[in-house]
Amino acid sequence: MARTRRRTRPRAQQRESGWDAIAGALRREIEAGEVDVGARMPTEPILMRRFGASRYAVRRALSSLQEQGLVRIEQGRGTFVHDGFLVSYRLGERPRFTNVLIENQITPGQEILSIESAALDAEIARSLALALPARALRMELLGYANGQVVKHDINYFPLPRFDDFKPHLAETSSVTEALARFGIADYRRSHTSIVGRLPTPTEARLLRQLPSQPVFECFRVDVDPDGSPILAGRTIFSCERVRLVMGPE
Amino acid sequence: MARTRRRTRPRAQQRESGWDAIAGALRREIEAGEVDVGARMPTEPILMRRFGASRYAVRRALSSLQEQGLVRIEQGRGTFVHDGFLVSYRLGERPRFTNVLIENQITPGQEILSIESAALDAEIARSLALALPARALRMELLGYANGQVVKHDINYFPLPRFDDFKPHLAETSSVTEALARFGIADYRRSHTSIVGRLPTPTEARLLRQLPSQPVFECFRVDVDPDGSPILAGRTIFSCERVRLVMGPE
DNA sequence: ACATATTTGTACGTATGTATT
DNA sequence: GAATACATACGTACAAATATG
Repeated sequence: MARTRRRTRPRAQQRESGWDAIAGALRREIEAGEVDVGARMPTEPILMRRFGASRYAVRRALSSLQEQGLVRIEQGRGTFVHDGFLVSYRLGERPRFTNVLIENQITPGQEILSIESAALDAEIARSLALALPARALRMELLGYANGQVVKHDINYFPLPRFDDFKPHLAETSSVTEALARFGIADYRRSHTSIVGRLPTPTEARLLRQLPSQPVFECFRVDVDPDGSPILAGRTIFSCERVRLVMGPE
Repeated sequence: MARTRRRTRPRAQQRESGWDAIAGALRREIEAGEVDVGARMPTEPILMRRFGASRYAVRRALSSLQEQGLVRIEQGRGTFVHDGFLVSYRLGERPRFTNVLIENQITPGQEILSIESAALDAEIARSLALALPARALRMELLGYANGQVVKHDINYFPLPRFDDFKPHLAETSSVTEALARFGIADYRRSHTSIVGRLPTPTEARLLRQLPSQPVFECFRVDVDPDGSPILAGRTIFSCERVRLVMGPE
């Protein structure tokens, strides 16, 4: 006789079983609104007692809920119901972060992480129509909507042309405005390419999002009215909080 | 004295430890090409011996690699190095699946899963400018590139107008061609909205992709030259195999 | 067609580490 | 420092899917 009793039920006769049942029960409770958004879920020991299951099953269930984006697990603090809101970001010939969000009655924001001169890799240099070796002004920033981080940008401005651009960038709260003050009244998006993938740990941290939830990675090139590239960059959007839209509203 | 010896090393003095180290070692081997793409990884017992670790640690490491999209784990068969290729899909005013892929020297394909009359929900009906209750021809299909599934489409054609459209759809291998034979020589994309998320189990199965890797979910509306909606639908793209691009090539 | 071995999945118990309160 | 809460880790046992003879 085995030392411990096993309870792996015969699979038939039961719709859900094991950790799947626990996850399902918790999911239904969350979706029914029985737990407030942002509130703490019961702790693992409590759930073990409630479902009469081992810690393995409880943790597997919670982990599954986190992967589905319903909860956020934090070591030493607890497990919390995940909150989410979705803003629409319009892609087009003239994408302007500020305007794009104002359309949606949403307060935009920006935090500049760094502005510095940097060497370019082949990919970016080609986008900016520069011969290697080349340098550019590299600007890294976070974009906010209603106080929540929604994107992380890295922008490159080709350097002979934008040598004195840094103060303008630092002083204004918008790239568009900085470009206007630099004498570029209009520019348009020349190229965009979008891949979907899971975030790196750094990106998940910067965007304050679950590592199991995807991001949009957008490579883009903007050109001035003459068609000269003035800006190449990469944007990471949080898929938890951003939807991309195209076409007339 | 404890019954078994514990080996949780003192954290300092060690760059990687535990399952993280195992995952790292395996990842480096895969990325260095020491394991062929599509080939089987060593089994769990072998890895346990090799790393001197428990099954827990080995399984945690493999699971982490699967989440990163590097391997695919199949019960009863083994763990395999995941293969991936990326096709570019051009979004624009006139997206044509077949042409879009041919540009890239890729062989397109299509498999129709179903064509039938169906009732519409409010969202789709609004897109098609129909008053509820409304019906439409519902077409479900898979899109292939070089023999691999890359998208899953559900299209709705408004019904009074497209009453006799079904045979055309069934006979041709392209929606564009079917529309042409029905007398619609040209149409354009009116609206597209894209969200990124993890696939449902059904979607993961249809697209033959990892459940931990994201998909693009695109809602779109096509209109004829007069501006009347002729097609509303939803496309699920596999982010593992599709990149969306906009702008001139 | 069937039995057997292999391989991954689920499950429980226990012990200890680490972060937060 | 103590208590709480999640993370990692080992050992064991059986289930389910697949491959093999």
